[in-house]
Amino acid sequence: MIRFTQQGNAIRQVLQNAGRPLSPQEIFDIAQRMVSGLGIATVYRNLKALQKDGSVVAVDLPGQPPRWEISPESHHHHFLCNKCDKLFEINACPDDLIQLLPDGYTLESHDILLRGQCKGCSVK
Amino acid sequence: MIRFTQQGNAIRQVLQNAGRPLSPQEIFDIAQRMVSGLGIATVYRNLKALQKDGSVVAVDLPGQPPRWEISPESHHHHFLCNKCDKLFEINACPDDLIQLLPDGYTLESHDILLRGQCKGCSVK
DNA sequence: GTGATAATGATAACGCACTATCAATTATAA
DNA sequence: TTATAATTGATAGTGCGTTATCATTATCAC
Repeated sequence: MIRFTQQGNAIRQVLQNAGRPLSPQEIFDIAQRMVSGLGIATVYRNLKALQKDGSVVAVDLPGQPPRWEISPESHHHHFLCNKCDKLFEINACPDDLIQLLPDGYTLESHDILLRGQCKGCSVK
Repeated sequence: MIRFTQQGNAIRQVLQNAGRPLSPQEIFDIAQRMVSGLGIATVYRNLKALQKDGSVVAVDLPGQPPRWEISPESHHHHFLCNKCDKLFEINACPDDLIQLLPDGYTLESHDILLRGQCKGCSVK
């Protein structure tokens, strides 16, 4: 029997409000302001449960531990800011990737990560 | 003073001959056939040294430890086979990625990984 | 060849992200 | 309100890729 808890609610809310994928640590830092005494293990536990029920997904990055986002409605990619290290959603996709493949290869999926400076960091 | 050793030569040769990025374990398995008694630590040591002198680079993949390739001559991407888990070089790039960015974002680099079945595995 | 020392192999140790454990707490049905 | 049991926080433990350690071996200038 699944129960609603302060901690679980906070974690879900943090992800909802962020609008971008967060690391477990980011979630922990923000959710802690809502539920003092929160433990990092609870963040990992809740993420795992939310992943299992399909409401969040892990975003795997090259050379980094995964970040987590609310299950997306449509195919999209991400942008990683080189300055603030935040990850953002990019609602676009170059749909000519199959042309890049040599003969004999079949395409099943693709990962794209754009890097640079986000809006906030470009200004500064 | 840097010395040429059987082990170092084998490791460099394995990477040269592979023509695709290899994991340390892959390098170890192949190089061991050329130099029996080879230790895995020697593979890591040599990779680090070759990286330092610029002759090899690490290829970071989402959710996986890096693989290693001879420093590429030109910009390219990679293809990961879902069946045999080998990584291949793709000598092409969609050069319209900047169009995907929202206003205010600046693009500095990009990572693309295509996934599917390689030539060998598509046939089977 | 010989000596100096760089490189090696075996393996213990490390770092880091994550998970298991368990007593205490909290949510919920009745 | 109470009893049940799911959830939590603290923290020890785990897994895995990688690195440090150190006695031994191999390379190379001489």
